[in-house]
Amino acid sequence: MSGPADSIEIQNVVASTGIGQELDLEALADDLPGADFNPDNFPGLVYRTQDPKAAALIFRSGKIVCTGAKSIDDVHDALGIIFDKLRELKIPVDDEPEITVQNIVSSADLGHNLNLNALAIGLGLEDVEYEPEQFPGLVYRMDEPKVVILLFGSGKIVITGGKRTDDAETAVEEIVERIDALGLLG
Amino acid sequence: RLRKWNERFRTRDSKERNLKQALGEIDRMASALGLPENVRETASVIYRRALDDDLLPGRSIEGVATSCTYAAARMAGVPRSLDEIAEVSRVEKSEVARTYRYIARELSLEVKPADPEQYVPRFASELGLSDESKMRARQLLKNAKEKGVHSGKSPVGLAAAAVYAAALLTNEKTTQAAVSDVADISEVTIRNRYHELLEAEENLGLV
DNA sequence: GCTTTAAAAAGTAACCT
DNA sequence: AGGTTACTTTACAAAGC
Repeated sequence: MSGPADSIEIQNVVASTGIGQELDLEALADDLPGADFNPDNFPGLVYRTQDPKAAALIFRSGKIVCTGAKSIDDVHDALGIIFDKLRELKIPVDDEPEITVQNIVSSADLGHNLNLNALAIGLGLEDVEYEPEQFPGLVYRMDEPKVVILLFGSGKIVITGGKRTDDAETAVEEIVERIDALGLLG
Repeated sequence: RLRKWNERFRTRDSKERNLKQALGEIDRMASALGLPENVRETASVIYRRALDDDLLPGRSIEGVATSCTYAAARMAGVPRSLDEIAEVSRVEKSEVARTYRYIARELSLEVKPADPEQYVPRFASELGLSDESKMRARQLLKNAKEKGVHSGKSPVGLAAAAVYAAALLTNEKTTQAAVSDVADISEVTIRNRYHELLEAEENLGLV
């Protein structure tokens, strides 16, 4: 049975890690082709990988944030590339640095147009933020799983704030159930 | 002890000064926006609640006072757009928007989005349009709402387009540029919403 | 609170042809 | 009138102001 859950696509994964070693970012900026480092603007050095496409923010403390990857595997691959580049520069990197997924952004399609005014009241104004003068999406904060869902009039949605791949699936099943119970789904 | 007593006194005193300044700002902005007395009273009540709930630390008096005025106008059914509010406020639009969302969430104001129809009388009057035009504009918005056209669209943009469409339907002179000026909505948006409103009107008997 | 990064959704806006 | 680009919102980490 194909349903909204099958339309889920991971759009972005944010993760953090650390090499367990302090870094000289000025030197690293010179040794890493393509690195952007503007300490006046931001304390992190920006480094982009092409395959998989991702961006890493590398800090003096050796901590690294990776964002832009389309899957958790891509996060590991992108960070693996960065760890290897650092090792090539004779920078000691822990054997298998722990990588923590901090946030997963997914999109999905409920397959029906949504009446956001009715939905705002039905889902409960206390959990909803709907300000069409400022943003076309209705913001719904779900407790379990703890995610934030943006719902649009087209029925397309965005799920963010989850740390596990199945948070989005659970959230979509849950939101479909709630909207359906209100009689507001197609 | 004396220090604790002084602290309490200082806190109470600063809150009173804070409140005086805020109420003055609310009065000034409400006057500039032509908002009635009951809206100023509501805005003042919301501001007092924000002060009592310690929502002020970390935020500017002017930003919170502006947000309270914006909220009160919407609650009274006489909304002013964020652009209109920001024009008479010392803080910029983005801060008003952010602060308003914070205050509304913390105080559980549960303010529903403005109904586009509530902007019609003011926009139409400023354009010198007839009562028949206003009625037409409202009808266009009612039909569009039933067709589910409103989701995600700015109430201000919908109202501007309805007023423009109504003027054309009643053969009264207006231009997209004139409507754009009074509503602070781009001509492109007015055009887009205008087509949707007429489309919803044509489909009245269908579905 | 801000700074930077990434990505989706849909509406709005500025700019150019 | 159309097209492109860019900004609005959500979440999250990082170091420092």
